Amino acid sequence: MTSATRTPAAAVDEAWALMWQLVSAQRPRFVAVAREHDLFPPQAAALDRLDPQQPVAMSELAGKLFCDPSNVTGIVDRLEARGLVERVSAPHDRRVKMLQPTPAGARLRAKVHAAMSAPPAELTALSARDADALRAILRRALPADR
Amino acid sequence: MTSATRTPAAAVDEAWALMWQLVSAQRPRFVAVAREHDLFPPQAAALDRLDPQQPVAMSELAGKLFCDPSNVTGIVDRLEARGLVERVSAPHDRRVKMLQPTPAGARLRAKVHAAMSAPPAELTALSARDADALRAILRRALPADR
DNA sequence: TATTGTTATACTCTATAACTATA
DNA sequence: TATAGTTATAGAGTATAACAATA
Repeated sequence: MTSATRTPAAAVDEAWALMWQLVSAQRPRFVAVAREHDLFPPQAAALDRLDPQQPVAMSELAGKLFCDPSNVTGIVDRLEARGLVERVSAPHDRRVKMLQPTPAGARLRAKVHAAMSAPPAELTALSARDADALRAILRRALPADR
Repeated sequence: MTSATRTPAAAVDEAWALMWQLVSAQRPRFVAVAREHDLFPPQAAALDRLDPQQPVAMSELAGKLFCDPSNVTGIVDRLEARGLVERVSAPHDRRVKMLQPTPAGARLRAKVHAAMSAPPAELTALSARDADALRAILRRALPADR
C-alpha cells in the first residue's frame, strides 16, 4: 500500500488522521497550562465552559464535558471551594443550579482560554493563503448553526 | 468585535478553534468504541499505539500517551490480565520491557483503530475539491518527517 | 552513578445506582 | 410521576517519591 490516492475517501481519511494527530499533540500543553494555574485538566475544561455572561446549568455543563452529571458535582465542588464559581438556584426552577464564575474565576478563565486558544506552531507556520483556505474549508464543514 | 478579518493571524486562530472543536466532539464516539470492547479510554489509547510489527518499550508508550511511566504499569497490567499484550524483556537491555500484542490483542487493536479512524460526518460531507485541499494543507503543516 | 520499570501513596476522575428536593 | 442535582460506592487514572534490577 502506497500513499497514492485510489479512492475518493482517501483524502478525507488522511486529512482526518492528520487533524486528529495535531490536536492530540496539544494535550501536554493543555495539561501544563492547567497545572500552572493549579487546576486539574477536567477543572480547566469546566472553567473554560463557564461563560460569565451566560451561566450554564450543572446538567448543561455535563453535556459540554461529555461526562455524567454526578461527576460534575465534584468538579464544581472543587472550583467552588477555591472561590472560582458559585452555584445559583434558577428562578424559574429551583431544582436547577446555574454556574456563575466569580470575578476571580472569570479572570482565571480568560487566562487559561487565551493560553489554549493559541494555535500550534504547525499552523502559524502556514502561508496566509493556506491559512485562509483552511479556515474557509472548516467553516463549510462546521456551519455556525451548530 | 465582528467576524471580519483584521489581522493575518485571525484566519489561523479561527481555523484552530474549529479544528479543536471538531476533534473534541469525537470524544463520546471514542469512549463508546472503547466501551463496546470492554476497554477504558486510556486502555484503548494504549492498545492503539501497540504495533504488533514493532514493539514499543514501556517508557516509549508513556511518551506516546503523554503520561507518567508509573501510570503505564497499571494500564498494561490490565491489558496483560486480559491476554491482550505481553511484556518481553529486551535482549540488549534487560531493564527495558517491550510490549508485544498477542494475536487477540492485535485483532482487537485493528477493530478499535478502524472504528476511530473513520472521519466524522462533517468531513465526509466535504466536496472532493475541499477534501483534497484540506489534505494538501495539513500535509504541508505536518511534514512526514515528524 | 544513572536509568528502566515497579511499588506505595494520595488524590482526582468516572459511571452506576439510590436518594432528596423540587416540579 | 418525572426531573435536577447530590450522595454512596467502587474502581480506573494520575503524578510524586522511593525502590529494585540492570547498565
